[in-house]
Amino acid sequence: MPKIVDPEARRRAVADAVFRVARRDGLENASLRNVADEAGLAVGSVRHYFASHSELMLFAMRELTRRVEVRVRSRVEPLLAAPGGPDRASLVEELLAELLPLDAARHDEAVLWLAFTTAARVRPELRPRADELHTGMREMVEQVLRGGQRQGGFPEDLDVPAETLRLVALLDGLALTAVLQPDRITPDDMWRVLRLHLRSLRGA
Amino acid sequence: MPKIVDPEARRRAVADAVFRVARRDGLENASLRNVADEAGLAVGSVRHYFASHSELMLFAMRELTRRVEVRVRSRVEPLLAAPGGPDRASLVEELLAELLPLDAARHDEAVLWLAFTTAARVRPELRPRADELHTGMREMVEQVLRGGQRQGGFPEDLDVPAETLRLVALLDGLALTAVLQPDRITPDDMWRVLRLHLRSLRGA
DNA sequence: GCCGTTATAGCACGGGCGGGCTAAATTCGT
DNA sequence: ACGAATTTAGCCCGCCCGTGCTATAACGGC
Repeated sequence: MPKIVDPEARRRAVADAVFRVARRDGLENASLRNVADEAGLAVGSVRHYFASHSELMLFAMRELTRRVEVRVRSRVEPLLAAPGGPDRASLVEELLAELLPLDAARHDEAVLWLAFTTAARVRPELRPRADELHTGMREMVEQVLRGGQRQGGFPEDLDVPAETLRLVALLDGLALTAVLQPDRITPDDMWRVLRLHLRSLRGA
Repeated sequence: MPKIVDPEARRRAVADAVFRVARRDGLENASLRNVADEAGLAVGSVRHYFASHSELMLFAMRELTRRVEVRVRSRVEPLLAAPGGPDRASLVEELLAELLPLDAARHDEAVLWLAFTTAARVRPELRPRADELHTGMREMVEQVLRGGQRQGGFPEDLDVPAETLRLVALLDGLALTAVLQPDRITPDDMWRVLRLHLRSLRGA
């Protein structure tokens, strides 16, 4: 009957165009026209896959969240698989490092994360996604701290709720600096600070 | 000769309108029309004091920076005045707390700080101001750490550059959470985390 | 009371925006 | 080969934007 096209693949391709435009010119310039140009499509074509502009933004944000989650999950599994392994410390380190913009790909993701979550402050339709992302990160960090408490490493009397807040703020803050002041922080700096923090948690 | 008006006061009044609009609807909605409405003026009147929209934004950002600096400076002076005072620790705490959105006024400032610095990522004319603000904060934190090292409190072998990065990231991250997820963090939480961090610095 | 200066207001243009809607091209099942 | 269903493309409207420009109002020195 009709031309057969995988609609989900198309939607993801358009979302990629959103990401490139937002990365380059800011989310405020991710208009249907600019996104369509970036994707090499006509505006009408983009609108065939997304009923409205905000639906496009919502899809893009979900797609971004999904990618981050996939990446983080891939670091959680080794940790669950090696319950008492000797190099548990470095697995934890790598898991948390997954949330830092240590290479170009993660840097781009961090830029987009900041753009979407700040936009969500005044765009009600994006709020649920932003909240989910934040909650997910915080719960993961809390689990890591509790896990490290059970499996040695971190002291028994660790104030887990406060330390969760502290570690989440630290990771967010490092990402923020890397996004907004990229010349003033290097991946090495971020590694150094992360290791410093984990060491201080163990030795407290 | 003409109607006498303090032009600087007017400019500040318009900047205030920018702040209110940006706080409520986001910086992307701080158009000349919206700002003029908020200030109770006509667009032409606003343009009498600002040659262009970006000049208005630039002025507003300088005004914001100035206010933060005034507030911080007022906390630095007591610290310099009491070189070896006994409650130096609490003075340091209060100084750093000045950078956290602990009350409504500072919360609004933090919202605006985030809006302007993120906007600066893709608006070259705002970059210098954003860089200044970041540099000023980092230098201040570094001085605090070095000062605490000389005057007891912090250990001699403190890795000051790394600890500066860590503390700046922590403060930024707490402010970010407070701005984007205000329901998930209270002023008490921020106090607790700040004190926890300073204690861990002293006891390392 | 008049004049010159400044403040205030507003119109108009060109451009980008989201979105309602229609028309054309494409392609698979028959 | 034909036709139905889907994809692609594009026009057009009303809205908001920054800005160039002009007209009116307000007021202090003479």
